[in-house]
Amino acid sequence: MTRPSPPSGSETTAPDAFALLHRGVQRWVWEQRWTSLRPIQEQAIRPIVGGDTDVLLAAATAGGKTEAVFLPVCSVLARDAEHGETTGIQAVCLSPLKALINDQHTRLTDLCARIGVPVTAWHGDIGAAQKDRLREEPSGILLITPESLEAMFVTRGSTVARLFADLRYIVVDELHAFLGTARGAQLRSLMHRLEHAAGHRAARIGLSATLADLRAAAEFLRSGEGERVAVVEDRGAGKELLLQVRGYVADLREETGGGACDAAVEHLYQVVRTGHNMVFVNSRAEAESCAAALSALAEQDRLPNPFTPHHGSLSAELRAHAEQRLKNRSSPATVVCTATLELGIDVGWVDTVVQLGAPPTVAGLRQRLGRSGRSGAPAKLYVYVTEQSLPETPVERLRLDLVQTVAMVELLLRRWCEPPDLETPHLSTLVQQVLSVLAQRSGASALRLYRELCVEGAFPGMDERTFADLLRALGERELVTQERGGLLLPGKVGELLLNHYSFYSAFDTAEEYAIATADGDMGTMPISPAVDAGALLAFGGRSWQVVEVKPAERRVLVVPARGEAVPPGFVGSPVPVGDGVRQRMREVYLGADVPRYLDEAGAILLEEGRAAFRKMGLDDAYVHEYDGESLLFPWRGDRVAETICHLLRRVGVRAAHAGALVTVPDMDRSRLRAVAQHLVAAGPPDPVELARMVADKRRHKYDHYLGEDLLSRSYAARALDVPGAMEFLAGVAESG
DNA sequence: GACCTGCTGCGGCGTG
Repeated sequence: MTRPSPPSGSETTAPDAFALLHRGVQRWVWEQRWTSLRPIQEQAIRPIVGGDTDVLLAAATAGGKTEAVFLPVCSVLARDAEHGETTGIQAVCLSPLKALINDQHTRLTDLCARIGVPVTAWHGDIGAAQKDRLREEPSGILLITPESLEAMFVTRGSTVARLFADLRYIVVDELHAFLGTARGAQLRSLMHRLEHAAGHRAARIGLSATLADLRAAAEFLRSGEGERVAVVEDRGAGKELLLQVRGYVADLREETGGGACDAAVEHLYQVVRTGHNMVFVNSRAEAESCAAALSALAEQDRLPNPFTPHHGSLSAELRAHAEQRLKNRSSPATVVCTATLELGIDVGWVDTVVQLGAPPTVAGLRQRLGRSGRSGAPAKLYVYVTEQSLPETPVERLRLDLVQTVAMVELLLRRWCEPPDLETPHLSTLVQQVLSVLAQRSGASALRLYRELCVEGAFPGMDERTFADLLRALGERELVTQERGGLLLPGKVGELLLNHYSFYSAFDTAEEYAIATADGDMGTMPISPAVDAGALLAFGGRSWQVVEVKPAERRVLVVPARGEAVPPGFVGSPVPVGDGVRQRMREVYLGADVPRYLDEAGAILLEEGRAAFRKMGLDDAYVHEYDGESLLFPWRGDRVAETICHLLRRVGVRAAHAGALVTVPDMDRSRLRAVAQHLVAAGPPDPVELARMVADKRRHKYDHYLGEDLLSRSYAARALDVPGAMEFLAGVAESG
């Protein structure tokens, strides 16, 4: 066997970091014929081998993060194995996707077998036999989803202390995907409960895409101690970016498909008809209609069709097929996808990334862009924005979508992204965690629950009285019940929830119909809006005719068809736009420079938008009167805009929020100014009182059980921004 | 007009 020379150390770090790895791991690295470790891999060795500090690793997708973590982790575990010191699972890796777990399992199997450290993949598609094996002989590395770990706590609560007695590391893959979400709140709670069961701290290691806000991610990883988390970041060489934002105009009032107009699709076709590309769109319906439009153009040219849609309603098989086509270098392939392909599923090397329509968030745009330009090639991004061709209203003349896109690109280039809310306790997820701990421990006192989940756990923002209110609300709804001695147990309703497998996820999904063909199920579609037999459906990049709807079986039977089909009426909730983006939009309007990344039409649209902005007097006012309506421009995120609506409605003023603006019908500027003066004079209302007026405050899975009072408090903290809204109204009261 | 993610235990059936 010839042995390549060992990798050399980089100049910026200790050259002997490689020497800290276990011999077996070193040997494996040589056998991979790697000429050197990447800087991030080298820098990660020392803090991880040390084992007494939390580490945040930030690098682009495919930046070698997995190896950066597992070379040192495996080194430590291999040494333990040699000394015969293992009596349990030593490393848990929490992953947001089953596909990532499968991928990682494949990548680690060879290395781990070499050094005698078992590695087990564990999620809903893994058979019981492998799970039983690990439970009988717990050791090594466990790759698992948060939901499967939750299930372990609920159904095998008495065994977790034994399984994790020797836990050294908790690794979180794709940490950015959890930031500020219900699932993230669950993950943080599970990390704490793992350490609690083990009886000691474990080193937490977060893997993340290059984030704008690394401190927030560090704080997420270890609440209250984010400052002490070691950050290892691969800044790269500032990957070169080729970027163009293209403007289009079309009669959007006539268009039904939304999104891109014909001219945009035709240009897009020329960009993506060869090579390997990803076209990101903002809805599943658009993924279907855009893939169909591109396919039609390929058919016109009598070319093999390289276009495949990819979204969350397609079956796992169809998605895997699209991913496989993208990976296969021998023939051109382009996927038209939603956020499904934002996360780190390996799709190989992508030539061009396209965003159709204004991107949903800056963080999302960054993720999407990160899919392009691997292995040294520059990242290539096209953004297509279509605006109204003959604008009739002042709002249409503002060119809001184009300006929002420019604002987002500017923020992206300045490495900014939306900050997550890590302060406000996620009450819906706390309900889940209360039930889960009660199941795990076969009951617990209120004090013990409060200590484990809040004081020491992942909900430190909860005060004692609010926690008592929560338990009372759960008692009233029979989620928990109290024995005479004070012991809390799951109640009748709590047992029902715990005994259904849907309990383990922190997020909720509506029930759907399966779309069934002769060859099996292709995916799912919403139960409402209803479809009838005979309807033509565009789905999975093809046309189908509905043969029969079977409500009892929750199935829609379809057969292949030809002709004008439309995608199913997918329903979804809006992705809120943040403060930072809207504030930046105002700066774009006020500015004079035309970014070089805009094409000619885009530059014209920007100038039109700026002209309309000035003509409406928005450079020094926040209200414009048009057609008997007052149009309010807070230039703040959706949260502030919603709060303004609630404040106005409370004093009997009809107000509606639509994107960047709030509209108040039948009211001129001077009357609106009087209303604002009245509201300002009354002073800021109690946010919880304001929340009480809101009819439907449910946003998360277990909100339903909180009761009116706690739900109002939760809504006030998460969905309202009273100071922001009052600040805006004060401006209106002063100047209009 | 508007994203994404996840899931246990057990009974029933077919096969070796």
